[in-house]
Amino acid sequence: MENTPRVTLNIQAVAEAAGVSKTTVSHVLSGNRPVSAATRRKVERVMDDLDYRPNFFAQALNSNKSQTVALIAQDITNPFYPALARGLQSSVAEANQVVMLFDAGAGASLTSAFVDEAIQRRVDGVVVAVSNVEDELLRLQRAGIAVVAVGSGLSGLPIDWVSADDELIGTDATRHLFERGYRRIATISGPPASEPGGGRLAGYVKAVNAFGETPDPALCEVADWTREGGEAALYRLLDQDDPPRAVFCANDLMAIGAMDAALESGLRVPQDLAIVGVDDIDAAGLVRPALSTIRVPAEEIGRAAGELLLHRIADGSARSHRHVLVQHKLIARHSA
Amino acid sequence: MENTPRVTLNIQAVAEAAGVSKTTVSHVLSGNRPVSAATRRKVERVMDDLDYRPNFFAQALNSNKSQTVALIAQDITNPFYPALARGLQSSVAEANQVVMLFDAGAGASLTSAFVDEAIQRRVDGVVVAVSNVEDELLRLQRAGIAVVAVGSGLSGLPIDWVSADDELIGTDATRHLFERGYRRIATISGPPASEPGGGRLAGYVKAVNAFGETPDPALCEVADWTREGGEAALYRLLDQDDPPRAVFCANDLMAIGAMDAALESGLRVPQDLAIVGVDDIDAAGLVRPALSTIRVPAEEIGRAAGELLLHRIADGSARSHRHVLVQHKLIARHSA
DNA sequence: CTGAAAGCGCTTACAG
DNA sequence: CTGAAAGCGCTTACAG
Repeated sequence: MENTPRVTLNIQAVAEAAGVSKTTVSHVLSGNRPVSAATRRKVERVMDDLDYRPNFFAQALNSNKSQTVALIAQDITNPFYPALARGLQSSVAEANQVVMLFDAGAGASLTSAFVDEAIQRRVDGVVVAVSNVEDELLRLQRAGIAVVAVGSGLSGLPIDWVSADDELIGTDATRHLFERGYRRIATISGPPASEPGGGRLAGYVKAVNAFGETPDPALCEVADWTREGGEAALYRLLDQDDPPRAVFCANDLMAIGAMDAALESGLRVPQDLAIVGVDDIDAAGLVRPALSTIRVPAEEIGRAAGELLLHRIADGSARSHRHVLVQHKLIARHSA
Repeated sequence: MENTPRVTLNIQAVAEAAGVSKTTVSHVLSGNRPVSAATRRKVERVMDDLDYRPNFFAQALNSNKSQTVALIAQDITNPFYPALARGLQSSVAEANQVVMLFDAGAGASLTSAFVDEAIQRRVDGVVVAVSNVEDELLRLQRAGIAVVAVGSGLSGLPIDWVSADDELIGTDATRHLFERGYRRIATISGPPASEPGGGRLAGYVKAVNAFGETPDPALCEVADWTREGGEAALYRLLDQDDPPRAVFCANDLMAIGAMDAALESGLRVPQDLAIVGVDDIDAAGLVRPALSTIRVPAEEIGRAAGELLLHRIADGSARSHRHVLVQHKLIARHSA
């Protein structure tokens, strides 16, 4: 009986066609040991002819490396995250890593399932861009997976992380309003005790103090990061006896909502009410008046996260944990 | 000499701890053959205690399935694609598939490298949301990978695809302007011979004819999908002896650019110039006046692509190729 | 410079 | 209902 003809194109088939051993084919592939020029040429020729590609799973099984990093994103439809994804892809690509996307769909509830999936699939690393999931970060770490967190408020953890300086963002935005001559500056921040909201609020308070005023609780409103929330919050602020003349909103969507409320109330922006946001989403430059805001460099954050991840993948046992602080930038347009 | 203690937690370790064979552990895992209740319980207990998870690469090597689908996206920072990604994730998740993201970064030049990577990694399927890459679609197919294309103009190919009805979009948008009483309706379309621009332009021409007018080449401008391009195109249109009173723009960004130019020229929108766009990006509802536009349901496109892909993965050899046409929807705001 | 063989961690005919 | 063994397609000590 003859052997049944081989159907899959594997390293054995290449070896036979080239008249060498599997070992040699493997070494031509990997470059892990010298191969004579003649043999190498012959093998490469055969590989080309057959259009052979090594089986990725077999390689992964041997090396225990998936050459894949996961990105767990809070909400991929929020423009911040696609930009982060692009930066991440661009920085890990050179190490031959590919990005697996997990979109938590605006909720953090899926994060735990995604972490399971990432562990199960033995990804080399994970970038977690979801807030308040410290447990999951540690769980990934215990599973032996490189982890980088994105966001504020992680300084206590033994984890590499990337963030903008949220407190300084709050201070810079508020200071900008003071410097333009505005007083009675209000703020609309994110839900309490959540990042990056907490830091931005703290920065606002710091700036108010720095300009010799006393922070007034009546000027500190809270909303939920949405346009509608910002709109409602501004109406509450305007409803006071001595309404504010300027407002620092902790993100652009709330700032745009505040602008809606201001214009709707017959106020001119910025003459009657100045507004500053944070993020510099596309819409910031599209609304009228164009929104002054603080740009958080999402793509750069993604790139930095990728670089930290590659380091950690290369040396998982490094004792010290790094923190990259990216630079934000005031974009002064017409709303303040 | 004793065996050195096993370090990795594999199926053998579980088998030993449970006092059964690897075969049985494997079958408890897969459910591929009956296992007595007692044995099953014992094995499951051990798996829990050890926190055992089967090695994904070994499983993939056996099954030749990566349980991974790739999304090759033209430009992940364009809000259309994140929404598509979300829809794709949601529909393939139930089949235990995960999404690998390839962002072409606004250029199609990377597509070929991404296709190589997808083939190399033996993904189960690929959604290609990049235009004018027919060769790559066929290359994936030849590699035995399930493929779904997103976009117009693919009706000739033996490929499953999802699209909006771009011609009808052009017709509906233009008809809306006619029905509101506007005449001398211009259009700003995308680069010639590119999809989805071609279809939308054809739809415009059809509507103009349907209302008994003769399409006027002087009213057909071309731009490059950007805000700046739309702005410049509208200035060219306004520069004529008998300028248009309304304009259909083939996407929202160009429409917003046109709005810039109109307002800058002292025209009132929509009284002096009515504008309709396509896409319904976030900014459409944020500009003032709010932009009337045609919503293309990106998330639904992603979901449909995922479903086609799952079908094709399950039955790669199905002879017939499917086409899903998603419904667009006119969103009448204030610009027309 | 090259090869035979063991091993990575699973699955699955085959046998009982 | 259960197990021993071959096999998936690679890599890599070991040997020459």
